[in-house]
Amino acid sequence: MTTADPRNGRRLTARGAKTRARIVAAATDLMYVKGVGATTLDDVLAASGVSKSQLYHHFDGKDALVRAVIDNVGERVIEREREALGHVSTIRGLRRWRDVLVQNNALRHGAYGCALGSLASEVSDHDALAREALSRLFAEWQGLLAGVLRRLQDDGVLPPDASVDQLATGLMAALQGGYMLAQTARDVTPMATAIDMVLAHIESLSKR
Amino acid sequence: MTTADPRNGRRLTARGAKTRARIVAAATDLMYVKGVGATTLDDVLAASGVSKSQLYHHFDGKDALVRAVIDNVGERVIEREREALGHVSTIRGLRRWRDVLVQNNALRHGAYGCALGSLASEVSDHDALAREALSRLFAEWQGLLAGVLRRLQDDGVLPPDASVDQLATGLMAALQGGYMLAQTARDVTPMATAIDMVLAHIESLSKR
DNA sequence: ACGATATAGGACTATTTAGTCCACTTTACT
DNA sequence: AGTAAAGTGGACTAAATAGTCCTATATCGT
Repeated sequence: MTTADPRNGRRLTARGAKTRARIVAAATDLMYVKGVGATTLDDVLAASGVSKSQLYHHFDGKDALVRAVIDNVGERVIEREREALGHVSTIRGLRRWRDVLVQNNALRHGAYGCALGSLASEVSDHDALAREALSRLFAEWQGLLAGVLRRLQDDGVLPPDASVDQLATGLMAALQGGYMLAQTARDVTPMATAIDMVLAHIESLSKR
Repeated sequence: MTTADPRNGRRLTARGAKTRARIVAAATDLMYVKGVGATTLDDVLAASGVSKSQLYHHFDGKDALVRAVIDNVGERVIEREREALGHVSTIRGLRRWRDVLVQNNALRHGAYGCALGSLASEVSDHDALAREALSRLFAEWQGLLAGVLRRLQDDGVLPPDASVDQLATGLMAALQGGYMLAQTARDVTPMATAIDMVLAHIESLSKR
C-alpha cells in the first residue's frame, strides 16, 4: 500500500510513512520543550531512533522538518479545538472550554506556552512558508471561536450588531498573550485572568 | 573615572563602558531582528566591531549577554512606557497610547513583534534568571497600566469595585497576544483589534 | 519472480560556533 | 613617573551541527 507523501507527493510505503511519522513526532516533542532553535537534527535522530539518511530522505532539511512539525501540531490543535468548540453555543460552554485550557496549562505551571504560539513567535520572522501556515492555523482556530460567538448571536444572546470576528480576534489575542505571560511568570494565573476578562466582556454585551 | 560594572561590580573605565555598551547595542538589534537563537557571538562581534576577548571580558558567555540585552531592552521599554503612560488619566489618553504602539508596529508590518515579548517567549523556558528578569519587567509595565486604570477609578470614571489589576493583566495579554498574531499575519490589524476590544470593555465598565 | 524504487544504516566532510589564551596597549591612581 | 588593573586584538581549539555519500536491504507493481 502506498500513500502520498505530504512533502512532495513521492510514493511512500506503510513502513516509510511510519518512519516519517516517528521523526515528526520526536521533532514535535523536542521543539515544544526545547524550542525550534535549540533542537538539533541529531537530537531528533536520537529521540526517534532513526538514521540521518532517513531524515534527509523524508525532508529537505531542518526548515522542511519544522514545517512538518507545524502541520502536525496544527492538525492536533485544530482537531482538539474543533471537538472542544464545535458544538458550544453558550457562554457557560465557553467557560468550560476555558477551564480545560487553563487546567492543562496549570499542569506545567505555564511552561512551554501554547504549542502553536511558541512556534509562531520563534519561526515567523525566519521562514515565510512556515509563517503563512501558522497564520492559516490561527485563522482556523479563530474561526472556531467566531463560530461559537455566531451561535450565541443567532440565539439572541449576543446582539445582532456585535462584531463577532473582532471579538474572536480579541479572545485569541488574550489567550495567546495569556499563554506567554503565564510562561514568563511560570504561573497560569495571568492566562486565566486574561481569558476571563474577555469572557466577562462578551457576557456584558449579552446583557443589554 | 570609573563606574561599577553592571555584571559583577568590577571597575570599568569610560572606555570600557563604551565598548560594553556597543556590544549590548549590537546584540540587542541582532536579537530583535534575528532572534536570540539565530544570533551568534560572531554576528555580535562583526556588528559591533569588537574583538572576541572583549566580549568575554565583559560577559561570561552568551547567556550573560542575553541577560544584558534583556536589561537594556527592558530599561528602554519601561522608560518609553513610563513617559507614555505615567500621566495618562483618561480613556482618551489610553487610546492615544494605543495609537502610538499600533502605528509603530504598522511601520514594520507587524514583524519582530514586541521587543520584550519576543525575548520572553524564546528565552523563558531556557534560562531561569532571564525569565525572572522578564517577569519583573512585565510586572512593571503592567503596573504602569494599572496606574492609569487606578487614576480612572480615582476620578470616578471606573467604579470602585472594578478590579484594576485584573484589567491591567487582560490589557497586557491582549497587547502581547496582538503583537504575536500581527507578527504571524504580517499585519498589524489583529493587534489593533485586540487592544480596542479591551479598551471598549474598560469604557463599558465606566458607563454604569 | 523480478526489476525498480523506497527504505535503512551510518561513516564522513565542511562549516559554524562557543569559548580559551596570550601578547600587547591604554588608563587610573598615587 | 610608576605600577597595577583594565582594555584590546586576534589566533587558536574543541565541540557541535548541517548536510553528503555509498552500500545494503525491504517492498512494490507487474
